[in-house]
Amino acid sequence: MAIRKHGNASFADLVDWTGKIQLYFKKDIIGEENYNIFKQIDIGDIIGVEGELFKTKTGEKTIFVKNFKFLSKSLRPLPEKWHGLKDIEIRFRKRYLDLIMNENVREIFKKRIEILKYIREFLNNIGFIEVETPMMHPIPGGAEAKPFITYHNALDMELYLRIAPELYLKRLLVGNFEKIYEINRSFRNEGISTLHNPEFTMLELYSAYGDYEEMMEITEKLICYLGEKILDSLEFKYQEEKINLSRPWKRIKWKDIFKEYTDIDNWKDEKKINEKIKEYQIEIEENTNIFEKLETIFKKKIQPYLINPTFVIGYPVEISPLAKRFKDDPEMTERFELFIGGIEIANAYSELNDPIEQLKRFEEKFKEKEDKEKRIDYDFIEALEYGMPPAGGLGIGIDRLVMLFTNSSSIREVIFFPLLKPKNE
RNA sequence: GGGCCGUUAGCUCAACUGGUAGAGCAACGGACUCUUAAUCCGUAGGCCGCAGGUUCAAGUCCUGCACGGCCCA
Repeated sequence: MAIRKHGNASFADLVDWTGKIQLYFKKDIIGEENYNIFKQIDIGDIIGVEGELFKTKTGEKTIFVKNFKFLSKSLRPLPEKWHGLKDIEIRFRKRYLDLIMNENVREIFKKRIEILKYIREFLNNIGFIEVETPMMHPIPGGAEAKPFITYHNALDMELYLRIAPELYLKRLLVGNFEKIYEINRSFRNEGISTLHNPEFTMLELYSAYGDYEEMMEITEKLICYLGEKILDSLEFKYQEEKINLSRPWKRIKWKDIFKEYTDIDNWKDEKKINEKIKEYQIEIEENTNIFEKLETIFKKKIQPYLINPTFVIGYPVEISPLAKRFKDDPEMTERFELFIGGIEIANAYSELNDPIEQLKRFEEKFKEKEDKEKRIDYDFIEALEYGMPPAGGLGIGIDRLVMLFTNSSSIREVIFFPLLKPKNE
């Protein structure tokens, strides 16, 4: 990665996955012919060397090269050694250069790989098994999002890239797979931002005979486990904020959080909500319903302040179509979302396993859609009719978790090849 | 979709109120047997993102487009 020639003896830095070591080439030792070949080496060429280890007079560990071999030639010059590669667009388009030039970028991706390894280790150790379910769905379900549409020629049918694996994982619960998880891509055909890439990696986990309380415990323990393994600490900095993962984490009811951070005492008080939206100068579209309004207020005025881990518990049933109601508060569901560093990290609930209510909820959700019949996953309802055990389910956004643990401000920094529009040249 | 900003040599960046496009590193040639951003001498390298416009004259001003970044929706 660097060559320092001195006439008849030279130094060079050799880099591989494990790190960097200095090489020392001496004309006396390798011979004139080989030394002339050495002089042809460019930064970026891949070579193999043989020799003895010694220390230079400045104390640097160095290989005294006896033999070397060209393995690959680099035809294009690498970006400059000192300033490196900074241009964000080139970094993402030609990630291989970014990975060669920028050690901190390599470190981010090594951490991502470690995080995935430790998540699997943690879950396997507490009895969960990893499963795979379809990524091509005849009906997009399990979340609220626009899907990517594709087409199967032989079957002559439209298929959708999955927006969530949820409905298939629950079918596995019906099939007596009791503790399962899937870590893989989902796809949402929506805007791109520092928190959204069209394809992203999610952990979804289901535990038969569990509930959302168990999910909270697993979430806490899992993320603390990652903190200890990855950062060797439960405290770290994300951007300008100090985050402390020490348990127990703050828990607050969804309906109470509006009291705490705004002065909306009653979340059903739409008049008050409208006043607040005006006061905060939030722009909303005309047909916005009360839940979307509350969501907007939450995103602007509450979420940014949820720095230390915070479970927000108990969401209205209208915006939680797959979650079970509280027995003593049937307007609300046994659901939580987790926020860390102002970012939504997890979403979980006690799974609704009553096929009759599930069908009603689907019908309610799609009642105004013309293609209602096509949107409802009757096959899933049928599966529930065979009996799904009560269960807790949890989804964690892996990319966002990696952002936190690597102090990355954009999701593109933690995805090898984030989606960019091709440049027409 | 809207606002602001960016795009100049392979890379990192300059170029003032419009007046012949520059440096460092990389490349190429030369000197140098313990350097580490090696050093020294020399050479070459440009569709100034793209397309129009204003002007005697445009990297610079104006309009449109492309891609990217940040913020907003």
